[in-house]
Amino acid sequence: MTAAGDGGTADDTVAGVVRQWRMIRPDLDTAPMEVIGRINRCAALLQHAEDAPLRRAELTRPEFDLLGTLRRTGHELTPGELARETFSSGAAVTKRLKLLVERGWVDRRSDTRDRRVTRVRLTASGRELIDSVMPDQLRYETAVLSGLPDGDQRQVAALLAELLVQLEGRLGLPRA
Amino acid sequence: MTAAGDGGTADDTVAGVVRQWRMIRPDLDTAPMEVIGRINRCAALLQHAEDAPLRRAELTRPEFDLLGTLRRTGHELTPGELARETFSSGAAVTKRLKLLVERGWVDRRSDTRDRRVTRVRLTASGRELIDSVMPDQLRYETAVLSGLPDGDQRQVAALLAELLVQLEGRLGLPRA
DNA sequence: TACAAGTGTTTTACCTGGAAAACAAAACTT
DNA sequence: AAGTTTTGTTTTCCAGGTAAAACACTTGTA
Repeated sequence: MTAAGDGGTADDTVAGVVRQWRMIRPDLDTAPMEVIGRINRCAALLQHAEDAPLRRAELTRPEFDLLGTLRRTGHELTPGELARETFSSGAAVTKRLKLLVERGWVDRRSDTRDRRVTRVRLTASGRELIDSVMPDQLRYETAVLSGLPDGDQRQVAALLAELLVQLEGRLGLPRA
Repeated sequence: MTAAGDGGTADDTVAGVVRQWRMIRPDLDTAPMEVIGRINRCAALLQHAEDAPLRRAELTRPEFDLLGTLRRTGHELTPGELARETFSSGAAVTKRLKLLVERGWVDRRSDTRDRRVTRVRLTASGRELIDSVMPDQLRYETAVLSGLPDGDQRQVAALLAELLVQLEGRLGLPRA
C-alpha cells in the first residue's frame, strides 16, 4: 500500500469525527464508526458523483438499475421480481415503470396464465439505451475510483464482499 | 484472511450481478461495479440495520447525527455549520431542529451580533440522551460488523479512508 | 363446491429532503 | 450615506419513496 503515507497525512472527514469522539468520550470504541461511517460517506459521495452520465441520458439511478436488471437477466420480469432484484418496494417499482413505459424504454403486459401478474421487458430502444449508457457509466465510475490503485480496489472489493456476505446472511436477505 | 474461503463459496449479491453482466456484455470492465455496487449495497443494508437502538430512542439517523455533532464539537453551532458537518441542506436541518427543539433536546436562540444567525446547542436532556444512545448504537454496530474479523475491519476502514480522501478531494468537498 | 387464506400489483396517504424562493440582515461599493 | 451585493435562515413547492390499503386473482381447505 504505497498510498498509505498519503492517507496518513490527509485525513478524511470520518477520521476527524472519530478524533473528536475520542476526545469527548475516550471510553467509547470507535471502530464500528470507522467502518460504517466511511461506507455511508463513500456511498453518499458516489451517489452524487454518478449523476453525470445518467443525467445526460435523463435517467435516475433507480431507473438505470431497473433497465440494467432487465438487460442483465435477459428475460421478462414481474414487478415483484424487479422489486426484489433492486431492493425496492413494489410501489416504487410501479411508479418507475410507469415513467419508463411512457418513455418507450419498457413495456408491460398481463400474464396470460395468472391475471394478477404483469410481465415487463425492455423495448428495442430501451435495450439500445442501456447498452449505450452502461459503458459510459462504468467509464465514469472507473475515473471516479482512479485515485485508488487497482490493487487497493480489488482488495476493498474483496473485503466488502465478505462484509456483504455477513450482512446479507445476518439480515436474512436473499443472495444470488 | 482466514474468512476468504467462506467468501469464495458464498457469494454476495453484487457477485451475482457482476457474473450476469460478464455473460451478457463480456466487453465491459466490471471492476468499478464491484467496488461501488458493494459500497452502495452495504450502505443500504446498514441503513436498515442501524434502526433498532435509534428506534428505541425514537430518533432517526439524521436526528442522531445532529445531536452527535453538537456533542462531539462541544459547542454551539449555527444551522449552516450543522448542515455542512452533516452534509445536509439548510432546509433539512431547519426542519430537523424544529423537531428536536420540540422534544426539548436542543435549543436555539438568535445571535446577538448578527441577527441572521441562529445558535444551536444541546439541552441537558439532549446531552443525556446522546450520551446514553451513542454507546448503545456503537455496541449495536459492533455486533453488526462482528462477522468480519477485526483485522479485516481495520483494513477495510483504512482502504475506505483512502478512497474517501480521493473522493473528497476530487469532488471538492471539505475535509476535516 | 363454497368459502377462507394467500398472493401480486396498483393506488392512496403521508412523510422527508432538496431546490428555489422569500425575507432580513450584513457587507461591500461608489 | 445610499444603493448593491452577499449571506444566513426559513418557508414553500415538488418529487420520490414507503407503508398500508385496496382490489382482483389464485390457491388451499373443509
